[in-house]
Amino acid sequence: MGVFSKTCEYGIRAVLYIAHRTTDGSRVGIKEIAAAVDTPESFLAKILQDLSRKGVIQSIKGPNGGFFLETPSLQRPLADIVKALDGDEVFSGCGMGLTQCSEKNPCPLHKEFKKVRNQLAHMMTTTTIGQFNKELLKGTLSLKK
Amino acid sequence: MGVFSKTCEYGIRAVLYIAHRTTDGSRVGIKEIAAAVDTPESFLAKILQDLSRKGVIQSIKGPNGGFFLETPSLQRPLADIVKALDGDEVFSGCGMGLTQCSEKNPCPLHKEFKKVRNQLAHMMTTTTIGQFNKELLKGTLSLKK
DNA sequence: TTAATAAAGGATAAAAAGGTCTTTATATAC
DNA sequence: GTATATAAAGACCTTTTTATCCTTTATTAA
Ligand code: FES
Ligand code: FES
Repeated sequence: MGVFSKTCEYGIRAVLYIAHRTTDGSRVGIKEIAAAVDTPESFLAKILQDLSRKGVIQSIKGPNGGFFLETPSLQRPLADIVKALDGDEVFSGCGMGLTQCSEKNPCPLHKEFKKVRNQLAHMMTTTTIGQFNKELLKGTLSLKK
Repeated sequence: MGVFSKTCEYGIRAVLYIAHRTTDGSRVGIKEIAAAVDTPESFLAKILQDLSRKGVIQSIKGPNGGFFLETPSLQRPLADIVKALDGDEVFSGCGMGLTQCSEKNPCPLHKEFKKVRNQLAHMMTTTTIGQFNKELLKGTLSLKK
């Protein structure tokens, strides 16, 4: 098991792909996205459908339709994708599964785990969906394999 | 979804409970452990059985039997529990699910995610199973709710 | 030797995650 | 309008995780 669910991993990869492929206002179809980020096509379709309903990404149907990102969407943090797909347990939950992480009833890991969790949260909230576009276009960063 | 699986969360809580309850060489039964760390009894039994087979904890059957920890076991890092139950993907896997995390084919998160992952790994390898015994006995740390 | 105790092992079940397929709705082009 | 392209929606299916229960085996004590 990784830190995020498969759903979330696929979602992040797909959104970053859409971001750098549609800066010119064009749209990109599910088939291309799934191939580009190496995920099961119909499963990814469900995930993008969900993200679209929740406003994280945009889509339109019909010929020349597809998925895309409006300019404000590019400024949103990656954490928004995670929260939409996995919830925010990974950013606030107890490392040993206590129902509630708190200072008053801390588990043995609390002090140190909180630091790790906060670093993860910080990283995901300060990183935006659009910020890797240049490197993705250049090909110095990878979204598959 | 948390960082670790339920299996792993339960396992860590149970092992820390066993650690601080058996420093005098006694053994503790599954019933007491399950109640003390608030987990399903028979599910936890499976988990401890697994950890026992793998040598992370010790057990003996029969009257006055139960689970316990030999002195060397108390010195082992918590990471050993995680590796035994969840594998080491959480300590080495790619944050976006690329099949292999590497410098040569880095995903967009790689640089920052690696830091978080290494901090988690560091924390879990430098923390030992026995190191919370005093505080657990005092009751200043919690293993349930 | 017998009875009691406690973990080990095996079979099964329920729930959640991961994944596929078919039909429907919507937009565009002709 | 009609045909076509494309995502949305819904109904499934499969695998993995989480969980329960029952039987067997090992150990102890009387
Ligand atoms: S109580 Fe466990 S991480 Fe805070
Ligand atoms: S390649 Fe993704 S974290 Fe290293």
